Amino acid sequence: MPELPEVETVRRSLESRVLGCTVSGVIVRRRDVIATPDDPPGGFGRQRRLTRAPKRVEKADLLLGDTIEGVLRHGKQLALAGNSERAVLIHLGMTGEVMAPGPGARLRAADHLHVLWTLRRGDGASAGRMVFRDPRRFGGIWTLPDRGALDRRWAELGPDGLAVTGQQLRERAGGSARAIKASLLDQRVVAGVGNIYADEGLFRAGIHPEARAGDLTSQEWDRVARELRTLLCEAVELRGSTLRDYRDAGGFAGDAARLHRVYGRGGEACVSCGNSLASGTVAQRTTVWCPLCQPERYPGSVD
DNA sequence: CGTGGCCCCTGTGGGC
DNA sequence: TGCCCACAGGGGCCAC
Repeated sequence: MPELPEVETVRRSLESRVLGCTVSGVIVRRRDVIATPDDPPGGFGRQRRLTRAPKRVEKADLLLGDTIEGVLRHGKQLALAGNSERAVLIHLGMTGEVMAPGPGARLRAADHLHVLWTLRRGDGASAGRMVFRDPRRFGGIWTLPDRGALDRRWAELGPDGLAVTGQQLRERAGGSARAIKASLLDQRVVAGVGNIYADEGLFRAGIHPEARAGDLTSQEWDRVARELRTLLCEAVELRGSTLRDYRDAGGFAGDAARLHRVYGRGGEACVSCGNSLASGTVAQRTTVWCPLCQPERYPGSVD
C-alpha cells in the first residue's frame, strides 16, 4: 500500500496525535508481526514458519512506560522513539496501517489489529489508542534497544527519496545492468520509491522503465532524481495516494492519485502525446509507460 | 557478486 | 448468487 508520500502522511498525522504521550498499556495480539533483536534475522514471513515458539515480547521493548519523543521516517519506514532511548520501527508492507483515532473515536475496522497501545497525555488524561493493523501481514514491527540501532538500520537504506540527487542514484545504481525501474525499487538505491512512483517518475523523466541503469548519462540521472523529488513532494502535499484502503493515522484519505499519469492507465491515452500507454511486467511488477514519450533504447544509440 | 524467480498473506473485483 | 482466477501500493531468500 504505502510508498514514501503515504508513509510521510502517516508520520505527520501520527506525530500530531501521539507526540508527548506516554504509553500506559500494550497489547500484542499477534507475536509474529514483531521482530526483536533476539529473533532470527529475516522477514516476518520466514519467522512464521519456525516451529519453535519465539520468546514473549517484553512490553517495555514496545515502549510501555515510555513517553513518545519522536515520530520519524526514512523511505517507507516509520519509527517511534521513546524517552528511554528505545525505538519501535514500523514497516507497513502492502496493507499495513497505523491509526490513532483519539479518545472516544472508533476505528474504521476492528479486524487484523495486531498490536494496540494505550496512550495518556502529559496531564494524565486519556489520549485513546494507537493500533497497528495489517491484513496481509507483509508489514511488521521491529523493536530496537536504542537510537543507534535505528540509525544503523536506516544507514543500510539509500538516501530518502525527497532529497535524493542524481549523483547518489548514479553512484548506487549506475554500474548495474538491470532495468532502471528495478534499481528505483531497490531501497538500498533510494528509499521510499515503490511501484506507483517509480512509473510516474520515469514517465516524467522520459526514461523507458527497462532502460539498463548502466546506460543512463549523468544528465539523465539528474533528471530522474529531480523528477522523483518533485513528484514525491507534490504527493506529500496531497497527503498520499488513496487507491483503495490507504488512510492516514486519523482515517483520512489522500488526493495524490490525481497526480497519476501512467499508473493504472495501461491502454489509455498518454496525457502528453495522446498515444496509447503500454503496460507489461518489469521487475516482477505491473508497469505502465508511454512508448513515444519514453522511447526504448538500443545498444549504441545516442541520447 | 548481482539478479530473476518465488514466496509470504488476505481481500477484492471481474468474468463466467 | 456464487465460484474461480488474477491481481494488489512490499520485500526477503535462494538458486543460478
